[in-house]
Amino acid sequence: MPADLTRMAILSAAERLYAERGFADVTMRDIVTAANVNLSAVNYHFGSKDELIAELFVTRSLVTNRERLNELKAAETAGGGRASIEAIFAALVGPTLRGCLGPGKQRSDAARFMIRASLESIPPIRKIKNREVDHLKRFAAAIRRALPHHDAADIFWSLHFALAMAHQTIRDTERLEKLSDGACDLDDVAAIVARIVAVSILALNKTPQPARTATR
Amino acid sequence: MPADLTRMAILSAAERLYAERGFADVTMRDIVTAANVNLSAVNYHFGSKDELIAELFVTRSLVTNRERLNELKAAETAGGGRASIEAIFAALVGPTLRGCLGPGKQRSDAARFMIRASLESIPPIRKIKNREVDHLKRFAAAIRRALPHHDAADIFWSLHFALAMAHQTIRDTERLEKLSDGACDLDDVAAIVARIVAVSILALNKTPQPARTATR
DNA sequence: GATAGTTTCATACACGCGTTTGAATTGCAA
DNA sequence: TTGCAATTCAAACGCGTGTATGAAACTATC
Repeated sequence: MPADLTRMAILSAAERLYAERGFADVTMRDIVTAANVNLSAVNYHFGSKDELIAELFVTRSLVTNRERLNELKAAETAGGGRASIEAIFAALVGPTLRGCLGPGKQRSDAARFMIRASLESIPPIRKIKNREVDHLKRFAAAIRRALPHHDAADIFWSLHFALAMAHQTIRDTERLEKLSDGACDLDDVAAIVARIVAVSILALNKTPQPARTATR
Repeated sequence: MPADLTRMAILSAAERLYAERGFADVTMRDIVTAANVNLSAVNYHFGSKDELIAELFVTRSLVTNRERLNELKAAETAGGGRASIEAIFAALVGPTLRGCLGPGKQRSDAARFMIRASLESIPPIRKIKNREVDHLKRFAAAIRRALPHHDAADIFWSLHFALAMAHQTIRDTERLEKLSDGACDLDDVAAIVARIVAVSILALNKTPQPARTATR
């Protein structure tokens, strides 16, 4: 095998397996078998299992963040410096949702790997994860540019909720399908993004009316 | 040690450790050390590690579901058969949120254990987890009783989002605190419940405006 | 085509895991 | 007390893990 292809084979096999089964259940022997390389190749090319995971995570989080910021900046320049609130939230949750959901099996291992990574608290990831806070602050700033007089806490809560909804929709697709008996269409990703964006925007306004009790 | 106390010591030690560190990072030797019992006690009293986890999970999910349904029924009888929408959502997310958040260190190991359990996909839990769908359907039915003509899919989505927001708020408290620099008060649990309930209610109404995805 | 550097490979090591074992101890009824 | 079952305990077993080793195979430069 031509040298550097080994690295790539390991990386993509590891990413796919981790996305499917989680970190705890995937051994190095699983990875090298799937990648058709020797067991020692991981240690030779990456140093250790943790360093392999860390490299995967760093690479992927850079890519994800870049996608999000690209969408955000495109929306801001299109709006002459101020993006619409819809566009801001869509830039935040769209890339990951499109990467993870959708009909057929076009699901990206990368996006699903990131979801796994955000769930499992393994040391090499914990450290890097703090950067996401800075990333989110840029979205908070974008919203504040669009709504200069808005309450800061409400902005943070709405970002928090937006990610929560996107995240759980990806992670617990199965439960929602079972619960709704097919009434919720999980193949129409654009509609899902639109729904999450819409709810996130509503969440921006702190408890507007006492939220009509609507008894009956 | 008086026989049955051993069981309880193991259960509570295991629950606490699992809540703190997750299943993967807690060994049987950690548990028996914390519980001050012999290593073999776990196998003797529970059969295996997986059976211990399963027993914990079954017990706790019964308790959680009972709490939720009690709140729901109380709200329905108080409303003469039809609970307010607020009360329904509050019954769904309130118990867990109150168990996990709040000032001081009064956090319940039980609630945090359940959060962990819902994240990690270990075999003994996967099976039991399907019951939660039935549980959620009772909340969907309650909403439909309160809003007979409402779109079914919107009801399922709002329940899904309610749990997503509650769940992530518990799980990723740290990130929200860092992101908001203290602007979001995570000690006022009642306010958090109210906020999540309010947003969930807003989510009930399907995407008010077309919420165009705004790609440039 | 010989040689030095890189990459592969089979194998083994050390360790931690859940579980098992069988003897020692305890608790309790007769 | 005696006898028997229930429980505890120290020790070990078997297995799977990540990692290390050193020889073999490849690559590329001269």
